[in-house]
Amino acid sequence: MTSANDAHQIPDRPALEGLEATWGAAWEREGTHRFDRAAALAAGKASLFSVDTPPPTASGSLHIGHVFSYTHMDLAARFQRMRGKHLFYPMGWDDNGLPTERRVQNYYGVRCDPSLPYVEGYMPPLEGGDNASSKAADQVPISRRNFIELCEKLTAEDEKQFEALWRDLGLSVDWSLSYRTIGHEAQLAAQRAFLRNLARGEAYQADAPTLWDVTFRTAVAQAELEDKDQPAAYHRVSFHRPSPGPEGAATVEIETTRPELLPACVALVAHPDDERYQALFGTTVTTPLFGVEVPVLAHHLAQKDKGSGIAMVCTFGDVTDVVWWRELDLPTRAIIGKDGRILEDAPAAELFSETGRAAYAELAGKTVFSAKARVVELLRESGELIGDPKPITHPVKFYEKGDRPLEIVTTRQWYISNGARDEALRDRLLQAGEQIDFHPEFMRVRYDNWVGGLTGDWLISRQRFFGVPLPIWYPVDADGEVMREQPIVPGEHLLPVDPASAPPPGYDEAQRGQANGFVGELDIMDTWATSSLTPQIAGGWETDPELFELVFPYSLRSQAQDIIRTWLFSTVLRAELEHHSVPWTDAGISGFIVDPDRKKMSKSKGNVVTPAAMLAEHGSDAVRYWAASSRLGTDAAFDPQNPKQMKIGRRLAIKVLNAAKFVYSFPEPPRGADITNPLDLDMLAELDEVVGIATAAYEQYDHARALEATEQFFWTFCDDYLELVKERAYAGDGSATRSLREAIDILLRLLAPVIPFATEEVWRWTHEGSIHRAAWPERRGTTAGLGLLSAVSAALIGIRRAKTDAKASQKTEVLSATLSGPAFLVEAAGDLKAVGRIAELAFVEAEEIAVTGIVLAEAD
RNA sequence: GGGCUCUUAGCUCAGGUGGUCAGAGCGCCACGUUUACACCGUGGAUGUCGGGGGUUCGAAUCCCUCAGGGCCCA
Repeated sequence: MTSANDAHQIPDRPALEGLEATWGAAWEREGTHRFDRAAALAAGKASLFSVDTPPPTASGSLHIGHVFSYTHMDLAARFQRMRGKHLFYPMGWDDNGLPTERRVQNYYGVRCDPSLPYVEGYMPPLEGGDNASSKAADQVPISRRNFIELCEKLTAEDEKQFEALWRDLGLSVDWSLSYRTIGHEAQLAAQRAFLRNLARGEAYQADAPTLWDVTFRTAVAQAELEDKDQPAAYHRVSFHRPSPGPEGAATVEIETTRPELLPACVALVAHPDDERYQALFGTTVTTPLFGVEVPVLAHHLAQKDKGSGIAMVCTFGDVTDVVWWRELDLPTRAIIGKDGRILEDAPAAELFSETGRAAYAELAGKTVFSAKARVVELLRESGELIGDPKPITHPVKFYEKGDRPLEIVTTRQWYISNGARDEALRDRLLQAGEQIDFHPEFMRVRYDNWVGGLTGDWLISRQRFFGVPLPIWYPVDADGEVMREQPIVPGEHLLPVDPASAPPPGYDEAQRGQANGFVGELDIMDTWATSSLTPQIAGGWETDPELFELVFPYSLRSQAQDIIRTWLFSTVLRAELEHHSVPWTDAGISGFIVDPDRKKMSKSKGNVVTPAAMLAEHGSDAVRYWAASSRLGTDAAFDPQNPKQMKIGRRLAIKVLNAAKFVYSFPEPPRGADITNPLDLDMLAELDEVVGIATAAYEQYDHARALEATEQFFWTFCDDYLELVKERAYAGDGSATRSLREAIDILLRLLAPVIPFATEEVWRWTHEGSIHRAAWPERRGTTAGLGLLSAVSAALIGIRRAKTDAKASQKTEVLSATLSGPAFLVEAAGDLKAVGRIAELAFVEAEEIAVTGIVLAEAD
């Protein structure tokens, strides 16, 4: 390498192409983004800026929204690094969980059947399949261990691609700190945290009605629900009264969208104030078709204006049924199995009439859909269906990743208390929310609403395969009964464990499933039960206390707004339960990307652009600029057909290359060269104010404002100041060249977080080391700007306008002109004469700035 | 139904604590082949700041109300 000041290193035509590869490799080689643990420890906790990064779903695809939000995070990180903070900036991949299983099923054409034995060296039937619509029947069943091996393999490949993309985008992550939510460290942390929750009574198991996805055959948590509008129909059905009421009616009519649940009906309910049903409360009626006697009860959740105002309660048609069942102490007569089909044996069979038993026999084994059709036929035949079903559309609860409505099935599940049933904990969580600075502030409301609206504890067990196992076994007694209430837990030193393949302490594998032996818990934890611990996983909780002490609580959690209820909330919960602390001091929440019609981008609409293609087309700096120009919490419209912001960003990056090339091509002024020219001093004073604005904005996570202020000054610097001082600079004026260099050095650093590649490229022409390790510009705060630069700019516009009006080149000589304006303007008259090519410039003191009497030389 | 948020030039958006706050960029029109930059430069036009009401000497900026968009939760 030649001297750093050797202008020959500056290319003739600087270009953005290839900068990502060049500088990405250099940063890796030089360890630019490496966490310097020793130095951080020496400097102490206050010197640290730690970032809790969202681990993207490895089996999903990264989309433009990720690029948006991750760039926002990186802007904060780069700013803090330049301010001298030690950055703890890891990156994780969320690879455990259902999305991975689903992708593996489609990709390899397999499905998991835990009853099958492991096959050594198994080769899947497909590689790279995308049979998203294929039926489970077409997938080859394989053992749990083979299945998990394929999950491991595919996620590892996906994660490589993700990392490559993030490197391309210029995220200044320390890649040596990456983790996987299925990895050893994550399993260790998740199991340890769970055992501690269990020991403190915060984790428990319960038999309870559970929202159940019949496709994936797993329980689902409240946070993963999504309402979808579905077509349905109100079926008016008559129940029979043992004796006619005072008004002589022998029946009572209800309306239901789920007639197939009639055999599971346990009561009718109406609103306590509903006059129509006062006489019925406390009496019983018999169900149509099945002839089961059920009570008529009052409950305030019954809606008078819905249907006939009286509803049937079934176990369980929806979440309201669960409330009625619990609060009215009703019996359980569930008829839907975990496969979504009607059970072979009805719990209430002995209560059925003869015809009821015959009817049920027809329904058994049917799907909900066909059972409904058959029940409607039977009701029609028996005359108990009144009129035709009335089609309606109503919201139905779905698993957010599922395609079929959720059923409610009673199962034994594991829960972690989340404040829903514990006022004190709820208050602690709300207080924790108050201790976190949300950016923007109003996003805190989403958190508060979620905490306040919780209706049940957090269901964390999943009946799936690829995830962190619940570290639990159960003893089997002498009669072969599993003693669920007395789980066996491992000591923490044994973690992580897989109870499905390893025996508990004190037992032998041969005792599995035997009398006086044990069984292992087969359920795994929900993904969020692991990713709620990202600060602990990345920070070496309990495995590296020195590190954890240093980085926790973290400085920043950065994420998108849609996962406040899941990731943000559950992370706060786990930190509160385990550490009695917030997990971070600040939360930066990014908005959504919406298409030009203000709709959320989605795959089904076909309006999704892949990030890799976008980076390749526009360049990483341009894409980052686009993200940086949106404030946190604000949705950004993006039109792939017309990516305006990216073009502007690209233009800015190119301008930076060219402006820096111009400035740095002047020989470095001697050290002693003082800046004396009033215009130079004024320009630097105004830039100093920009430094103040940008710094304050970044401190408040307002990167858009920082960028706007910097960018605006930069263009003035290029369009006006640069032109004004050109002649002086060519003439070797030290004040000019020194000012140019000082200004560009500051501007480059102000822009470095946004356009890290272009700024690094030009910085290295004249500096040793990375601009991203250079110190953030400090305010000098010497003298306030007089406004000379803007006054001269105004005068310059006058001169340029005269030439434009005359349809002359800006190069055209001016024989004479008169400059009027405030007295101090005369200080820059020389520069104005030079840039305007004015031979004679008279000056008249005036309030208004103007250039008059312009006499152009004859054009050639 | 509840909560949050938004509605400013054709488009995308800025506009702490009310008084050059009516702005920027893009687009558009015109001009200019100027040695940092044609992936360029120069200049120009464009808005009763969603509607209505109120507070005030004065409101895009505060309050009320209506309309519409978006998001979250029922």
